[in-house]
Amino acid sequence: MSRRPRADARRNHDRLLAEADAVFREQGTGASLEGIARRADVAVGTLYGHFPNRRALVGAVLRERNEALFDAGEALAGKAPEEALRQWVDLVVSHAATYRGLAELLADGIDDEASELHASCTRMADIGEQIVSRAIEAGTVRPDVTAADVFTLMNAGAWTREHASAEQAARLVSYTIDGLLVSDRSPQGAV
Amino acid sequence: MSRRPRADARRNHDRLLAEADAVFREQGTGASLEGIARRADVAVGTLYGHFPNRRALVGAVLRERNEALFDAGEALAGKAPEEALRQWVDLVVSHAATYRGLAELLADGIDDEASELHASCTRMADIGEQIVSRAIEAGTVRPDVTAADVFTLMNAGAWTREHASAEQAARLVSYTIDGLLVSDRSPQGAV
DNA sequence: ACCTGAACACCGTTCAAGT
DNA sequence: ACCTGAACACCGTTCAAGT
Repeated sequence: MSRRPRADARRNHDRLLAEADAVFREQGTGASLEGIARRADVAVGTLYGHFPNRRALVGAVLRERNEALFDAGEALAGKAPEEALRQWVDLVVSHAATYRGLAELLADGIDDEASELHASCTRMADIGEQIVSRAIEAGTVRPDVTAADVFTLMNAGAWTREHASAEQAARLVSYTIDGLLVSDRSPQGAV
Repeated sequence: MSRRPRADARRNHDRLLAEADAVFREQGTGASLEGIARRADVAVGTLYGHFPNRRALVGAVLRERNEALFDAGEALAGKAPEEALRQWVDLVVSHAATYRGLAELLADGIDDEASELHASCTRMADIGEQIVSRAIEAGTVRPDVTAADVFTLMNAGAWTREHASAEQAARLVSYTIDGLLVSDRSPQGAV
């Protein structure tokens, strides 16, 4: 419970966050931490003092963006099930494509409780779970579809954006969601 | 056209390939090249003499495996379109999941003519293209599906295998292929 | 309470010198 | 014709010493 950080500590903290955001945007989450410290005019040890590892720094940089994402996700509760699902997946794909390498951190973070990103991953998966179970109850989505399927799809979509294009990723995601829906060739979603 | 490599050169070449395969299997394609040279009892410079960069080494290690894959792909020409598509995607997903990091090299290799893996990527995409166009003509797959969609799906599936599980990857791939098929909600595939 | 920067262990890549 | 290993430039991470 540190209450009043020293003025220089607070300043270093903020500079590190700002430079980390810029550098991750340019070079991805694998960028040199020494480089970030240099750009923030701070010694490496200071960076480690504030953020014990790379994931902690990535998590800190994403904090506000995460809140906005979760709020947007919960605002989808009113929409029609298929629309809500499509929009939620699109939102998270865009989010996870903010920095190159983030999709990988998120995909690994859901299964690693020690990860600083684990809480956000869980939150994302939970929102997806709600949307999916609602869609299944409505008979829109196949009853065997899981929250894990949706979480995986989001990360795979973001990864595709990094390694192909946003258009290609959108196509993959769209086709996959089509495949999740109840149709003539899939089991019916009676509850 | 070097015809008769010196005996020690050939021996070093083979040892490097064998150790590279083992190390990539354990640690992924991002493993230390110095470590591979060490395990092969060879100086680093020797490794670079035989393989100018990491991709060249990965490509060399995959050479035989690639041939088997392509042969298996062409053998699918006789199968029913949907079966051929599903089996081809499964084959490549398994192949691309041989080493952690390979899916990324393949996804990047298709657009990079300088990559030592570019030829294999093109070959994979071509086989996929044949299978898809046959499936579209048969009215099994939606007419707007492209070879790029299938190539992307294969890489995304392999990446998912690395970062989730083989089961989860198989589910994602299966749902996506369902979405590629002609159904009541998708445009009909009349030619 | 926080910052600094040297220290350690590691890496990719090159290239002069050897055989 | 090929191999060696030192050299260079870089990195993640720690921690004694400072203020």
